[in-house]
Amino acid sequence: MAAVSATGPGSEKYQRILDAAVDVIAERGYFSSPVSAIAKRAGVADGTIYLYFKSKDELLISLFERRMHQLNAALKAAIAGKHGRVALEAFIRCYVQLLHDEPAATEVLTIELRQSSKFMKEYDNPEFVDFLRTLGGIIAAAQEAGELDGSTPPHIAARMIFGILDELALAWVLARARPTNGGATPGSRPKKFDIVRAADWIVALVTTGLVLDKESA
Amino acid sequence: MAAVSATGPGSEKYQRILDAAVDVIAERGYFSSPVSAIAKRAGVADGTIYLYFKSKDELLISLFERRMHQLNAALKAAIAGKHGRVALEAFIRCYVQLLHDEPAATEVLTIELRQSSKFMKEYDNPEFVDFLRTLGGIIAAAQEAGELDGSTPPHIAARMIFGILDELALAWVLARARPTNGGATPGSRPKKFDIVRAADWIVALVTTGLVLDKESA
Amino acid sequence: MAAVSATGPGSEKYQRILDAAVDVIAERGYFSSPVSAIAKRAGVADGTIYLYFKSKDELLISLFERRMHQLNAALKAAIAGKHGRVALEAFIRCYVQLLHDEPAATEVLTIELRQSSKFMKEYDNPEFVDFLRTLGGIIAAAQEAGELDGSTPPHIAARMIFGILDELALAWVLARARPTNGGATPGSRPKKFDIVRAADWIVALVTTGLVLDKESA
Amino acid sequence: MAAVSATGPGSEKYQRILDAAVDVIAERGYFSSPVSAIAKRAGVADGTIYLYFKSKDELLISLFERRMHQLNAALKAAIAGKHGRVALEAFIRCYVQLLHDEPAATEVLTIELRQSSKFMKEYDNPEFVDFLRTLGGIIAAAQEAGELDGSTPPHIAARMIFGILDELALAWVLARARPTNGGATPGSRPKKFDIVRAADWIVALVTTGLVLDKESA
DNA sequence: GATGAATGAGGCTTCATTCAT
DNA sequence: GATGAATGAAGCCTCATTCAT
Repeated sequence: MAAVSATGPGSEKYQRILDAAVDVIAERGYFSSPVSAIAKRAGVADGTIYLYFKSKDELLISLFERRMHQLNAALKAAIAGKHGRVALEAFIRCYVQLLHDEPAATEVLTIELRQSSKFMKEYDNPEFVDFLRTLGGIIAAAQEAGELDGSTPPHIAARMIFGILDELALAWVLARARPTNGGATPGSRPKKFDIVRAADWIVALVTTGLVLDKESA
Repeated sequence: MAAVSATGPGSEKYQRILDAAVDVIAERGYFSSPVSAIAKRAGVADGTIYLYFKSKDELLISLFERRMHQLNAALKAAIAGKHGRVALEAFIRCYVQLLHDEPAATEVLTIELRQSSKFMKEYDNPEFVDFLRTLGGIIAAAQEAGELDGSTPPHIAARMIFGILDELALAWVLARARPTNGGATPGSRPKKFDIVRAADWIVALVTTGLVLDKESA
Repeated sequence: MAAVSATGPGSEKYQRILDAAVDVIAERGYFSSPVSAIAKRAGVADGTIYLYFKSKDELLISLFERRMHQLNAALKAAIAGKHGRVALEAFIRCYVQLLHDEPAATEVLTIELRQSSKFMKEYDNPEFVDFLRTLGGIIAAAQEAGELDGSTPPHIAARMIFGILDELALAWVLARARPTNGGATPGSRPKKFDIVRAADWIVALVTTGLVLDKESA
Repeated sequence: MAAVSATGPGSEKYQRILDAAVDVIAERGYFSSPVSAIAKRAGVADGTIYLYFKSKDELLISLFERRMHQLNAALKAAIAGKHGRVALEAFIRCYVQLLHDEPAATEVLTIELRQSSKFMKEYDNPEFVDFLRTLGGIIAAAQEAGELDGSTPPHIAARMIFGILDELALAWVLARARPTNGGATPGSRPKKFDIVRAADWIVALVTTGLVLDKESA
């Protein structure tokens, strides 16, 4: 029985700090979130953060990895035993549902992730690679099975699908943040954008595209 | 002869500061780019920045608006006189080419834009709205003409397409930034990702989707 | 005939700049009044200020000297031919009236004068010395004439009287600046403090003091 | 045992910072005293100031309130059990003695207080209100007892007396600050102005006024 | 004389991180 | 392990003053 380190990911306080960080960063953004604010929300002292994380940047990385790990686990479970278009659709619907269930985590993932060059340029992001590999694997298999068109490289297709998902997540998150309407047309209703229902459109675009009469293509 | 305000957008120094800001921010990120670094790159004193922009945030907003304005102008010219799928394809290819021509501007647009809550939550972003309206307009017209499937709302379709474009831009920009390969798979070749050639795949996904045998849908 | 220097006190622009400085400094205070704000109010360019004044500090000194010079001239005229208590009362009433007639100048004189150590510690202030000498002269003469008690040195008496005048000026100026009431008792009326009528109380205090039954002293 | 907040007014460092601020501001003036100079004098880091005070302005306010609180406490003790002219005289003599005992604090109170609009226009200054109320209370009681003339409103009389005290404090403080003489009259002796002895003159002016033969009034 | 764009020193304040308790 | 007071580097911005036009 390996004894877990008291300050490791297994500890309750480690998770509590990450939870607090998600909330605070979702509200104020990474660079505008002092470590002290995260500590206060987590109910610990400022210095305690540094017993669990080497730096503020490491905290954000851990946060991102935990979230992607959760997503990957759920997605793999959702597509277990499925193949081809069925698996692809299951993947998309599951992902959208996961975004929907945790708005704060979605906000951090979508808005704050691209931020620091620390992250996108120097950080390798193995969980995100795993995410793309899972999605690309579904596509590659379906292409080999002759169910999907093989002219687009699977990893490119995977990235395009992620782009669609991420952009709609952004639109959804921002629509929640603002009292909506955008200020332009004072009379218009908020028009709550339902991201779960939007999954239909994503699936439609990804599978059959926008063109009606395929013969004319 | 219209007299332009000496510190207005028409002045040479105004443009020089924005150009310097694009370069510096592309390299270091917005929050890690001191105003003094931008000033130095532009060859002006720190205080001079504030003769042209009210604050560091306003500088970033101006930078983004200038770029989106350029993109919108070029895109509108590219689709002039075109309709339906032809217009849609022209839009996509033009956009990708524009991204390709100015890597630093693309990096800022793609990575730094989502950053500050100032931007995504409080800033209305009229040029981006215009961008989406143009793209949505193409789709709506083609739907009414019976050329595109009408079941997806045009503004949602526009956002999904933008998501694809933005995500591939991000992948491209990061592939350029890193000595490539990312360190994950030691043996793999850099494999220069050519975003212009990727336009084919984007067009394919958007128009006909991934599924081969549509009848089985 | 001496030709007046074009940027000297005789020039119209010199006076215009001082007038603007009084207004701006009365509103914002000396240290919070940028030279550029004074220039704008005066309708001149920033650099023009420096054709007329060596520095911002010199501008404030000039402003103060001009005002004290005006006051001294008016006060001397008011007491011309008068002596003793009559002169003292005329002095006081004239001074209060002058304060009342130019609120902005009074505000600067009263609030901003004590500010900079530049002023009170290193600046000799000849016009203020003249002011005290005039008032002290009235008192000294009246003491010699046996009309006023001689036990208090005239220059001390003069300073005490100035203290009374200055403090009431301050109270008056602040009562004008705030919508009044002080925020403490929401229901109380503004109670416009009339400084001209307050002259009666000043004269009373200075001449006969507060004590009713002098025999008991 | 009541636990005091470690950064509250009760802490030793809080008082040390205020003491340092009094010294530095007395020497250089508020606006010419960088926070860093106060920190250095107090023997703390710049940032530490902000653990104890929200801003530089708040520091000055706290400084003023602490001093006025001390003065009010001492004055109330000095007049305890006294009434009428006796109380009035005790009040004046005590105040003058307090000024005399702490020259630096007196300098800040007298010279720097009127400064920022923050102070005189937006700040309500409860301790100063208390000061005036105490003094006004003495006068009002004596008026009702028939000992003082009732024609001047007590709060106006209180302000006039404060004006006298404040002006003499200013004269005294400036006489100490300069190598005296001021450079104006090269031959004159420094002539140390003793503010404690000046109390006699203040009392004389306030009680019986300047006029010798009251019958001629 | 007049202009106002440009300068750059310097101020206030924030905040990641440390360390004595 | 936990705390939180203390640090001090660094950032954004202001503004008195200059000088080429």
